[in-house]
Amino acid sequence: MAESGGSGAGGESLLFLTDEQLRKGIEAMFFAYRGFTADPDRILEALDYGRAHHRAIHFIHRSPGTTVNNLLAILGVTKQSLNRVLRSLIGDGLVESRVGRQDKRERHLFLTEKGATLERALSEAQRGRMRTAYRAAGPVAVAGFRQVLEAMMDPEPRRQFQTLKESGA
Amino acid sequence: MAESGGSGAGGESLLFLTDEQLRKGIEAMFFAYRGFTADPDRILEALDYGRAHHRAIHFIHRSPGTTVNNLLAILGVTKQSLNRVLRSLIGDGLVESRVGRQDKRERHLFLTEKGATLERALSEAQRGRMRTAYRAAGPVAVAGFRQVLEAMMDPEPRRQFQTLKESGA
DNA sequence: CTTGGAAAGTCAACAAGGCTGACATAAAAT
DNA sequence: ATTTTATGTCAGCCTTGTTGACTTTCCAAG
Repeated sequence: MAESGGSGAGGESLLFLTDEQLRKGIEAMFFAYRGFTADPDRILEALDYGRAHHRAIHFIHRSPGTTVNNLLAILGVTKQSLNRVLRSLIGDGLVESRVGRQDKRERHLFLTEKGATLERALSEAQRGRMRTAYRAAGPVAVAGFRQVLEAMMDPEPRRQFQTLKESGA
Repeated sequence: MAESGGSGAGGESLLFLTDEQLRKGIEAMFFAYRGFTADPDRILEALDYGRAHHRAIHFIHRSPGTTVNNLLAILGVTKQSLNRVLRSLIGDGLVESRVGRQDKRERHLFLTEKGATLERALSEAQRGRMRTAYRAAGPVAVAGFRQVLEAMMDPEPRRQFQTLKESGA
């Protein structure tokens, strides 16, 4: 049960670095990510939205007033891709786009009441699964989970992520 | 650094279950999964393949001789989707499809030498990142990582995954 | 002040890879 | 003989990525 890793009495056991263990980690990521997105996907489907809409809503919620350009950098897609999603969200009254006061080229993005309501529904579905998994695995496992995920990110997203960690609670 | 979780001296600290912690876990999954797929994506792009091809190759490698139906169940896509991918892989000589000996309706799938070569390249790219992350985080963190991922899967993939764990090393 | 380039955002069109539905074939099961 | 199962195929749709071309706004150099 305790996995083949760890447990090195004195020296570090390196069994957790075998190709076999790595391969299992890869498959675990694949299956877990699918589960991770399944609940919000169901909610979105009913509204004719996709994951792209979810991501936009998530990050606008996290950083209200963010510009389109900021969002582009975080999401890592082209502005044209993002724009299509934003257009539908704005059209449906979930997101509000305000022309920048200092720089009128910029658009600052905010969730409307309606957008915030959907955000809560999506977020709660996803947190529900995460909470269950966290509870089942326990605090030590969760700390390890976060450590490995952070080490797996590309440098730039990691930098953003760590900035968030510090600024947040 | 040690995260807000765990560390409960006597009783269980439940700080790791706050909405804030859960939200960070959600974002960590998002950024990590993107990193996780980035290296193979670069290799695939040069060959005009996509992630769908990678997934097929991966699971055919894992279970040589698997049938189309098995693959459908694992990948969770429609046969039309999978067929499009398989057709190109077979056409390009990366995958071989053999009519079943017992049940001639079935097609058993195998990687050719060429297919196995690409599989190794993709797999090595992905394992490289996983290995670096594992090494940075250490065996205890890796065990926790795996525990949380398993708890996050849907029941059916988890069953398949655990079966694999037992049968494997 | 004007003009030219950079930056932000929008529109149009294309491709990959999901999806559904309809249908064909062969083999197995009843 | 009929039905079910496994697979493959065609057509067509949707989401979400892409590139290219364009507008508006800003700023800085002349």
